[in-house]
Amino acid sequence: MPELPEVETIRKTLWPAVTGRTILQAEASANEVMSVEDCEQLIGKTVTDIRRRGKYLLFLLQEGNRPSLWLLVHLRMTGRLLIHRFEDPLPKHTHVRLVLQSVDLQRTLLIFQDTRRFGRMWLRRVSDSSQLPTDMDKLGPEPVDPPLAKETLKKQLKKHPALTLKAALLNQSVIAGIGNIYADEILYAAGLPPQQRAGTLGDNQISQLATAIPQVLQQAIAECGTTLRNYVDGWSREGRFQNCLNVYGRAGLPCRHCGQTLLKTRLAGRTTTWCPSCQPRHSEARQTDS
DNA sequence: ACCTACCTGTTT
DNA sequence: AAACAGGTAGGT
Repeated sequence: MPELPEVETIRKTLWPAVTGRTILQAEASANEVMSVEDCEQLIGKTVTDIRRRGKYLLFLLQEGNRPSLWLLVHLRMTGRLLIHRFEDPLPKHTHVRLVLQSVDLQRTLLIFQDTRRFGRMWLRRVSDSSQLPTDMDKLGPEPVDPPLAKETLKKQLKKHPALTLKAALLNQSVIAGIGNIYADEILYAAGLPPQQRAGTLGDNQISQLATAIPQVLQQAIAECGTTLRNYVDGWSREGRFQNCLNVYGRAGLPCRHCGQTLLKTRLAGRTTTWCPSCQPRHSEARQTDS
């Protein structure tokens, strides 16, 4: 489900509701999404910050007056982190329930809900709170903040010249945070065909891609993400970027720019949609305008 | 560099 | 009944 814009939206919406609060109670159903052992360790800790790296959320937890643990969360396809009223019944597929208490003694729940149970939560000890856990080391550069530099992209693509552009964008070690929706939208915005090999890009094409990546992701963040079926933010609100999609989910429909029928294929194991005329196979030419 | 598995729910 | 879904770990 959630890619970088959705995870970032969740981070921003949870921040004011969660930071500064202490975990009074913590329960994990079975050992699936989170080990019961890890879950018990959360009790008594105070959340002091929420960060994001790629599609991971990182909760910085303080014990006494110094940072002690990172709570790492990956939502995978259908995971949700939701603020929930203490007294309300829990939604189906709630796997972790945290009772948060603020200085005013008001209690709120932060719950992890996930129909498909692919998502995970786990702990890492904090060595230095300015340093993210080593789990994050293999992720590629952050594309939005700061905006991906052309030279960085060039260097990253050079590591995997044989990958199709679609596969390269989906590879979290090339760039962190892009998934199936935004890979297709980015390639459309860059005017590049998804089946082109990363090693065959000319300098202009790398520039187009380097521009499109932060541009598309930033706009999606501004629209609070894409809600197709499952995604909602920390307050259960839907995103709006589904109204801005140019290609994802639109195979068989006319391209919004040129009217050509959008095509669908399978690349890197994922459904891929593109416009054969705005994303031409061989040409160096950028799509000119409307 | 690809495939399959992991799950449940929805759509064809 | 079968295909498909926003992701990725782990196998080959």
